[in-house]
Amino acid sequence: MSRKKEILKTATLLFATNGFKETSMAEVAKASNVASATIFYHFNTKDDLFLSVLSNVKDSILEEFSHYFGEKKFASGLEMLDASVSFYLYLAGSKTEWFLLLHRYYPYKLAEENEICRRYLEDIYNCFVDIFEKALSEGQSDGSVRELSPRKTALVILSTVDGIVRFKNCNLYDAGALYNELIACIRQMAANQNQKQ
Amino acid sequence: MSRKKEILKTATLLFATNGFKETSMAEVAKASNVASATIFYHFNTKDDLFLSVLSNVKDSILEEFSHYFGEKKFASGLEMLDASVSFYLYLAGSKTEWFLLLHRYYPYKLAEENEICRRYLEDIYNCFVDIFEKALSEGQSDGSVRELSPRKTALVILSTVDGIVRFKNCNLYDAGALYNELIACIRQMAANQNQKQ
DNA sequence: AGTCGAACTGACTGATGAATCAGTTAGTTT
DNA sequence: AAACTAACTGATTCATCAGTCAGTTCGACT
Repeated sequence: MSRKKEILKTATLLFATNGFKETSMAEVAKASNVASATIFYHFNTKDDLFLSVLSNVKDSILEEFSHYFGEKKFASGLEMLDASVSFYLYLAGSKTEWFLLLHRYYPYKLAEENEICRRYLEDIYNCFVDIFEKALSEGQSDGSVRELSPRKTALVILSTVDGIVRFKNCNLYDAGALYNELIACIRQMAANQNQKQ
Repeated sequence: MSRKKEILKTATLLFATNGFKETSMAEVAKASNVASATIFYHFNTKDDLFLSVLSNVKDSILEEFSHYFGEKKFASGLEMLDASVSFYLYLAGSKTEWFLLLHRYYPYKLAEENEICRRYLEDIYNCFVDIFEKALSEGQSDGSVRELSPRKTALVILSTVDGIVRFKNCNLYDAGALYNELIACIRQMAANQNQKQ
């Protein structure tokens, strides 16, 4: 792996687990087996490094989603919704750093003044919402999903799933034990009761 | 107001809006019209100040909840659930600092090594979950709520409501516009369909 | 062999920030 | 008025950290 990618990878991990302000460039350098000045050769400033990290995370997430949903077919919109939620939970479990980073406040604070940062975050969250919305819309067409506003409900579902993941990462509750309950609740929330099997 | 309380109040606001590491003791001092050294007279260390802030927020939240739910009576468990969610949203809107603070990562990071901090956070979140759980349990008794695990479902509901509030505070979506949708979704999630009016 | 440039580094700098300390002030007690 | 004390402060200390700079290394091209 090139030095630059190595730096990006360790920075992602450190920013995610310890925070942006809490991580010094010297730490990143040491963990990457590189001199501090090397980081400044590849990235102009610390904020610059952070934006590269976020951009990288964004690309990876978008790729994971398009890879998973690009081919797959579902029996119904409701089935697709189930699968989307499960996939989100699977990703959150296997790429913990990404979600830890997204559950920090720094990116959103930076987004207030930095258009590029804002764009990255919007891309990521729109990717999530779009999938849920698509599932709900298709579900309404095939009759598996009840009458509701697909976009708004998709946002409510995202906040539920994202909330559970956040709780899990915060180690407050054993939120991992809630996955089955979560899927059931979301199904209940969206399902068309009249044609339930 | 005593100097100590003044410091506590401005520190709450600054830690919540700018973060713990991002806020210097000098800033807190200036915003409180006090010399830096005065803060160290009242609070031994910066972490100490943070714990006092959190303790204060915890007490306030617990008091708000016991005040609101101490007297009130509800027509059914489902009605109580509605009211609980609405009250949570109302609080999040009027005491933004509290929720901004709780949506930062620092408290949870500190809780990993500091038993007292952990206890404060647990007290706060248990207060939330307990109310939702009580509403669900009572709803099952009076038949307004479907068959489900009250505790687990309460946690799912908390993650939904908390997730929405977090989105709102992060300025990503106009999550405020989702409140009606949110209440409807949660009702749909919990309601007993057989006896719906 | 000699030149060039990209990648990299050790040593440094200036700024900032938590914490300390030797006091001063003002209110209360004796 | 003298003694005591809680509240408060200006000046200072020491560590850390983002960023700079004057170089070195090394492979590619001429």
